[in-house]
Amino acid sequence: MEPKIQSTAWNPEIIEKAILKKWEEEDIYHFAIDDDDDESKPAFVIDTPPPYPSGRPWHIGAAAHYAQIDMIARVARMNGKNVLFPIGIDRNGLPVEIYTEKKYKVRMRQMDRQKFLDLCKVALDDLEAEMIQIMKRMGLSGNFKEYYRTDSDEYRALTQATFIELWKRGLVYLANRPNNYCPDCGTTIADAEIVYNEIPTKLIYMKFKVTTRKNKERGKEEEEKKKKNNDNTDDTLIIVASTRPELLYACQAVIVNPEDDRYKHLQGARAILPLFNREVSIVPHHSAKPEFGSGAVMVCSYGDQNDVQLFRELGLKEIVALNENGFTTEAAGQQYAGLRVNQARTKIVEDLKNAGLMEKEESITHRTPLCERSKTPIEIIALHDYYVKQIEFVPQLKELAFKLKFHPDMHRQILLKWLDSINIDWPVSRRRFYGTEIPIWYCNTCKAPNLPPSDGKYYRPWKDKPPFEKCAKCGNVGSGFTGEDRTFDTWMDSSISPLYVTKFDKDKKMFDYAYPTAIRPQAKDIIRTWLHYTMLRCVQLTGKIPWHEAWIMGYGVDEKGEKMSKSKGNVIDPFPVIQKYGADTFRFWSASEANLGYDFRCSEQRIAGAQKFLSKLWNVGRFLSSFEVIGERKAPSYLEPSDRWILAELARVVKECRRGYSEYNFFVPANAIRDFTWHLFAAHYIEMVKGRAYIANTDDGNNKNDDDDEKRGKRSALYTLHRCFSTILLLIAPVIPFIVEELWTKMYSSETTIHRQAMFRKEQEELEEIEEDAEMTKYTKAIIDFNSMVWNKKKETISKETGKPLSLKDPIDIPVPSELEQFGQDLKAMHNLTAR
RNA sequence: GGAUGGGUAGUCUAGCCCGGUUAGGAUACCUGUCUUACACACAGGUGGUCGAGAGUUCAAAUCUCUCCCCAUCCA
Repeated sequence: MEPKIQSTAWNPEIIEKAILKKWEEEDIYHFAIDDDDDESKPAFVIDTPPPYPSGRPWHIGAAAHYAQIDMIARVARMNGKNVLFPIGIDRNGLPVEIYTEKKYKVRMRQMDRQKFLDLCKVALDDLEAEMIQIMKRMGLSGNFKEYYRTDSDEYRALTQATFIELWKRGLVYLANRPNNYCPDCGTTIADAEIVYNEIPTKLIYMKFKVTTRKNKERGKEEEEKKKKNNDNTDDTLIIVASTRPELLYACQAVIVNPEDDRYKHLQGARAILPLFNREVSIVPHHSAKPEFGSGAVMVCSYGDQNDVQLFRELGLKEIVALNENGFTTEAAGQQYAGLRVNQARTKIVEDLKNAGLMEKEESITHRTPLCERSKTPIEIIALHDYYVKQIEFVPQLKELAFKLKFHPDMHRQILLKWLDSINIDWPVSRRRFYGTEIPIWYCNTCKAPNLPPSDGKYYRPWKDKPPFEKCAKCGNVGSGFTGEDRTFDTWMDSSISPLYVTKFDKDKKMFDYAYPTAIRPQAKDIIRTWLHYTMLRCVQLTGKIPWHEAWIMGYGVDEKGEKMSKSKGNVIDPFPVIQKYGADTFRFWSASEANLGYDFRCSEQRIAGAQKFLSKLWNVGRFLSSFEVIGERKAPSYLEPSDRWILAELARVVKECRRGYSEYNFFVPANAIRDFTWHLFAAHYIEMVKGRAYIANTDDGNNKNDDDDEKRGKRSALYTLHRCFSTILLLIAPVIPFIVEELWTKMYSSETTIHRQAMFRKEQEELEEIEEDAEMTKYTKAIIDFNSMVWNKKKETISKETGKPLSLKDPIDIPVPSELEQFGQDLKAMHNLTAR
């Protein structure tokens, strides 16, 4: 019989594209709730992470991540769920602004806002098109027809409506607080947006004069001790070391460690700021580390977060050191006002030197907080910003964090640690342009904020007229309003993705059916942000946790195990790889390489290695396609021992796959299927039953004459071969959908796609339950060993005729061990054994 | 400094939770082979003090302790 499959190799370039087209035409991943058939099924909504098109190339680890999210969707679909796998693109935020400024050589604040926004859109559209192309080419079974953008009017309207809702409930407030501020981006940023870097800097030792009687009252005893120890420090001075000498004028205290003997006598004394000649207290505080610098630290508003805390703790009066452009204020005095931070530092250090007020400087590396996006050192400046309350929700969120099922469980810890460390509310206003506008207008008379109704409309207060004329507070009608020109933190948008995809506020039937969603798949590096903020917002708005499960993937790291980043230049572009090896190869690599939750290494060599399995699978399929399919659903009444043996092994694989898939750990099924298919099914079983399978048909093959031993053996073999192979295809379908679809339609069902089949079939379950057959797996090792031994013998035996080792088809005189007697006939045929 | 994960042949990795035959596999390397699908294959082989040390045990890659190294996140 001619094989149904002719081509000798799997050719992804042509076939995968043809299959993609077919899937699209037949709309096989359709999700609907109006369809009777689908509605009766349980909903399975994936809260897909909308990727951010921040520049080329896209990240190979991200592509691998989406490939696996698609596997989640496919597994759920094959398990009878009504799957909604939304595709969205996250388009709000700073990266595109920076990208646009670079690309078009413009400055955001120096051009027309609308024109700048238009340029951003163009840049985003380009990058997005490329991303969508890659996602489609990978075979994602997502809802591309209705893919959404977080900067669409509809999405932004929902962001605004949910904000207005929070406002009404009193969960939003305006506060003037010291906050992280990036002078380069010109905006407040949240703690979560800060990165730290060791940066070389100078530690400046400054001489502060000490003015106190206490100093002179010290006993003679101490003077003696001092002389003994060769201590030449000048008692009228205290040396203060700081990496931020430019903030000297904003200093309100000097702290020393209470245990520090050098300064015990100065506690409670006062010091005079050099250059500025202002008195401040010397206060004991445990946060001063004796071993750092001189052990005496100046407290300024604000050098770092510790200063903020100290100001609060010690009740110090804030001195505004920097304005919102990052320039020094009048507080610096005429000489130093209006300078950039660096200029001020140079000048002050110079003046300290010249005045002999600097003891020394020391080169150190300092762990400096940087803006995650622009990599500029952040400043801490007091500004008016809007805050969303989160502190009061922390206990509730913690409780919910335990109810949320994490895959893998260990990553729950990241969220819990983060919740523990939260000590301020969430600042959500940003002085940026490309984002969702904060929907507020201020009354020109009383300055009160006025919000529009949460009616699902999209508002742009910086350019639109307010949808009201009268101020809600003072009642003034004529004076008009001024629109808020700030935007939201982008997490305000992305944190409502589960609400958007389930049509919160738009379609009650849909929302009730689909929310809470099934699963949030995401990378582990944004647990503190996206996962946390989504929980917070959804709990605030719906009172419910937005998902049942969270699936956390590790990073794709480079060949050395280091994180890929554009600055390191080790980012691998996924598209050429996918084009070269095909989507299935890429997907299989992703599944077989990345163990759930752990980082995985990206190397092209390993991707090329994954291709070999597809080739093997294709060839097994090609071989089997030359044999007729017998009793696909129903087993023949009699099965040979060899067939019962491999079916028992198959049952084990099914079980293993079921376990892996139930945890969305594709590493497990990918490796289980590869091992079984290659090293057991193809290497041993197929060779064992070739003899039976090749017995010529004497009738039409459908004759159920079980009396004939030969025919009975053939039927048993053909049934088992196809049972194993079709099961393999079903089990691995979510991982490598293309090749499996091609083999399935060519071999088993030209009409229906494999991707709507049930993955676990009844017969399999029955099979798993036959204990007697499960026992058969105990022969596996003996069979492998025996085969190995025969192959070895043949290799060792030099043929008298050819002078070369025996060919595998040459006869050899080896007895079948009694343990394997029941497989005797198959083994004899396989090896051409002559012994009885 | 803290947290999390990891350290198993040249390289990558399974096993560790629940201790028990010769530590499994992949890749690379070496040798041989056209064998009723597959040379993108098959058969065979070289290569490991399971990070170091100590302890528990009849028995430790696996449990306990100490230390070292790497990655990531946080201060």
